[in-house]
Amino acid sequence: MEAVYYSQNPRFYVAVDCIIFCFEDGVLKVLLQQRDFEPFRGEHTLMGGFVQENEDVTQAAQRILEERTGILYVPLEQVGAFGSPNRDPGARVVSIAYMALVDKHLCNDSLNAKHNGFWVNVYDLPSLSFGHDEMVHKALARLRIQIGKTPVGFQLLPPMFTLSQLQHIHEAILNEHIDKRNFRKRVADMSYIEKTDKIDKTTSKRGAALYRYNQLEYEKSLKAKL
Amino acid sequence: MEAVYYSQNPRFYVAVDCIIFCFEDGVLKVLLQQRDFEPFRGEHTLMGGFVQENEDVTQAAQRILEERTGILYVPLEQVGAFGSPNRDPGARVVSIAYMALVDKHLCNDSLNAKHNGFWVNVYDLPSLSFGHDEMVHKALARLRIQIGKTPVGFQLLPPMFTLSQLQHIHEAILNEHIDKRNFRKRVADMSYIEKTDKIDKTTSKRGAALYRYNQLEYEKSLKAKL
DNA sequence: TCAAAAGTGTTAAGTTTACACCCATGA
DNA sequence: TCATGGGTGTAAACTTAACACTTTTGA
Repeated sequence: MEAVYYSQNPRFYVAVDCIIFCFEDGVLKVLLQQRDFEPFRGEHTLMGGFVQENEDVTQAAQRILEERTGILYVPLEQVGAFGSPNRDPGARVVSIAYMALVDKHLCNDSLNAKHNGFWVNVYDLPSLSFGHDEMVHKALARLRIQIGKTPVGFQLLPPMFTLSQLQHIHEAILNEHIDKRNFRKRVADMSYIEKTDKIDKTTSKRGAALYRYNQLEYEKSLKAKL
Repeated sequence: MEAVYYSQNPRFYVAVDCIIFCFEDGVLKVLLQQRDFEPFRGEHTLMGGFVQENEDVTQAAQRILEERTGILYVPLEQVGAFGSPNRDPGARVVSIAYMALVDKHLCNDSLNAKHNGFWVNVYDLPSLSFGHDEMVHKALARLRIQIGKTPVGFQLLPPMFTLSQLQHIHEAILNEHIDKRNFRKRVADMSYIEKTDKIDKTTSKRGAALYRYNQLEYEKSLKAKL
């Protein structure tokens, strides 16, 4: 029972595309797929899919993320909408890009294998169809801004992590070297990055203190800033 | 000639909604409309419309902006996509919000009058249908970030303006008082805000120097930062 | 002559950067 | 014992914030 007001207008497919970042082997990676279906069979793209009836657009992105990695309950951030008429040669599709940071250990790689998924160094990106390159670059630009302002790096790590790991993430995202002492000083000022009494012995002989992120403390610190 | 791949998915109306800011009487204002059509007849919303076949989404926003203000060639910035299933009670509509800053003097008010348009202080916003309040708040938040990093204030002013006018815009956007000396010092460091030899006598007896924005100088200064 | 807006510098506080050595341990 | 990554402080440079008086001129 739709008014004429609406029906004189065209309708389009609405897709979501996910820029899923992980951190592995000291490298910031993004999840791609090699398409085994048209259009652009054989080419590379982000993981994406169509928004369904009664499905929130953000939910659709959650669904894609879960289908391809098994990961649920990770914050997704909208990167932008992409709506030029010829993005997709098969049909008019307006696509909304979302980015997520995931802990690679939690990814179920058999799931993404079903979709010809693979992880690639974000600084060594093949060319992507549907203008997905632009989405990745925009996501990375946004991530760089975020990492300077809000704690997001820990999302790429297990619940407990060393400061060196966290620093390497910052370095990978910003693509530049960071001074260790200055970095640790900055982290020390973040009440929500808490030292635990656990020690990680896997990356050094001496062992490194394990830290964890405390969401409640973060919210407190936000309020304190006002 | 669309593959099954597409056609098993639903299609939605895609709308654009414009957050059009102006600066008038020392106040940051946004253009609203009182709807004289369903849904939400009589209620307030942003100016918006549906994306058409073969029309780029950004172009659609340009079109709406021009229809309602007569203004062309103003940069539009995407604020975000809004896609929850029940945003619009009449049909499933995914809406993409854009913001623009316009010089009120260039607005053709007879055009927006045709659409029941009116300007309202952004800090005295009535409640808006379709979740348009959220769009305005997000746009304002983005504008606050922008104004600290990139020159955008001048877009709300005529080509020549005084530093007091520019300062008042910053104050209106940030909703806080700015120290005059510090503000002028900061502007003096911006090579792309150039003093002209013209004097404005309308706002003070003494007269104030008129400045103008130089896009080329801005681009130069960006390069110089790298 | 006075009200009203334009214009102008200095100092203190805070933030950011640069920089080098000792520590603990397993191999 | 030594190679490897973990851990620590200080000083200089820079940026930001606070602050008050003089100038011009039309009414």
